[in-house]
Amino acid sequence: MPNTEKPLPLPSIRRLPTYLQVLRTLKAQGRDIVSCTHIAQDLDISSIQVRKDLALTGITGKPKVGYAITDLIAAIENFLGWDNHSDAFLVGVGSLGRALLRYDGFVGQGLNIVAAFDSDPAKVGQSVAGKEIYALDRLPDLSARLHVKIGILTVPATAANDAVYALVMAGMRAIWNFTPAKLEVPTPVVVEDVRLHASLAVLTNRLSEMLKRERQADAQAV
Amino acid sequence: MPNTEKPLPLPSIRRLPTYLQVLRTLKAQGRDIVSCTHIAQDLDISSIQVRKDLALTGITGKPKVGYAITDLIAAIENFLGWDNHSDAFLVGVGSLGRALLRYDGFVGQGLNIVAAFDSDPAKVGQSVAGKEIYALDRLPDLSARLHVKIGILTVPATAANDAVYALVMAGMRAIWNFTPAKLEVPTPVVVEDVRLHASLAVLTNRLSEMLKRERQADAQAV
DNA sequence: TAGATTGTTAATCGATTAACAATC
DNA sequence: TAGATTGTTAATCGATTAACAATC
Repeated sequence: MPNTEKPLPLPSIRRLPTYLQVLRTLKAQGRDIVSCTHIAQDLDISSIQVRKDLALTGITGKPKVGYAITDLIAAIENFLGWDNHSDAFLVGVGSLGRALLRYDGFVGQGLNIVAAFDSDPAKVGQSVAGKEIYALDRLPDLSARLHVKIGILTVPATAANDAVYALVMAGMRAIWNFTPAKLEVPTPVVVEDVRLHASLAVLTNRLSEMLKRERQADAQAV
Repeated sequence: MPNTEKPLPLPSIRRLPTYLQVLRTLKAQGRDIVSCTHIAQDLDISSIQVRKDLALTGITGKPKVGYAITDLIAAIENFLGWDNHSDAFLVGVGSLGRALLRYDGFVGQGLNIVAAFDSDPAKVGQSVAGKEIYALDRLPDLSARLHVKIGILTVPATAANDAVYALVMAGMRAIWNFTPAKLEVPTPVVVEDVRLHASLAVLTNRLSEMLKRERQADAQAV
């Protein structure tokens, strides 16, 4: 069998949720049709990029007219797997874990946290934002019952790989990793790292470069 | 004056904190010297990429020997602006704001949150993780006194641009944006967006593609 | 019809990877 | 010295941007 898998352009996938946000706003305003140009202007990016990104989802528009907003929303949601409710478990109910459990911005955004797990017996039995906290050994049985495939990792970095092992053994196929640890998983498991330090690095480097330039300009002006 | 600014490769900057993590671990183990090959193997990436990335910081190694770990750490920290303590204000003490205030993983990572602000009078005067919560109108005076340049934005999306305006007016030059809102700032202010939905999109899309492929393979096997 | 917008093919740009000379 | 590693220059790869034909 030939390898027909074309690698998907990650930058494009990352932009799709932003389009979804715009489209939902437009729909709420009662609009039915939208052009790439419109979306592009709204987000201050190029219309060609928007068109290429949207084409990924398989949807087609009508020349001179544009795209049907409802169809476009459905196509993006389907492409991202956000249409069939994406239930998730969260492991590690520290401050970040609590924040994610309480965050309501993921509703209708492909993520629905159904239960939390923690190794601390003092936390087990409590609940946060209506989601109960279980002991880690309940993972296999709850996972089997609820058919959950996504695990959110918010444990301390040192506990990361143990927790991942438990998640994968319990049948998780995707891990959203909020720890700075490099995870070791068997190949048929998807890992996405949320690298806050990487983002911070870009911020501070650019700030520092900007301040340096200004100091140089000041020195030259004297 | 000719434009001598070379655009900095963002992917490289994003990888630097990971190198820093490895280097600090090695230093704690008492090592003095390290080669690109060693770092690369540790992180499961190519040694050429490591060498190119490190070169950005201006440091040079010795052929056959490698890099002095202490120098390398200093060079990366300097390049990222993580050496002179990067004090920051946090605006919006909701669940995410609280989590960041409590998170200790940014210590020695270029970020030191010195105070928090919130528009809710009930929160003003309280403190989280030893950091006091102030009313928003205290921003200008505290900013002037503490010489803070970085603002962390964890307000609801609807309040984002008002908060940004207050931050910029108070002298912030860099905004770390945790809201999904598109910020409007004057040009000499750096904005870095933490796009959780983008990360989630990659995770769910890849999971959904993987499950689809498996279903196809199953169907073919029958 | 005329003009605007899509969809596709080609060109450009930047980042990654490869090749290799320099050197401790 | 020999071999390993750096640093640099060239080749490849992928993403963005540009150009343009198709079409409602």
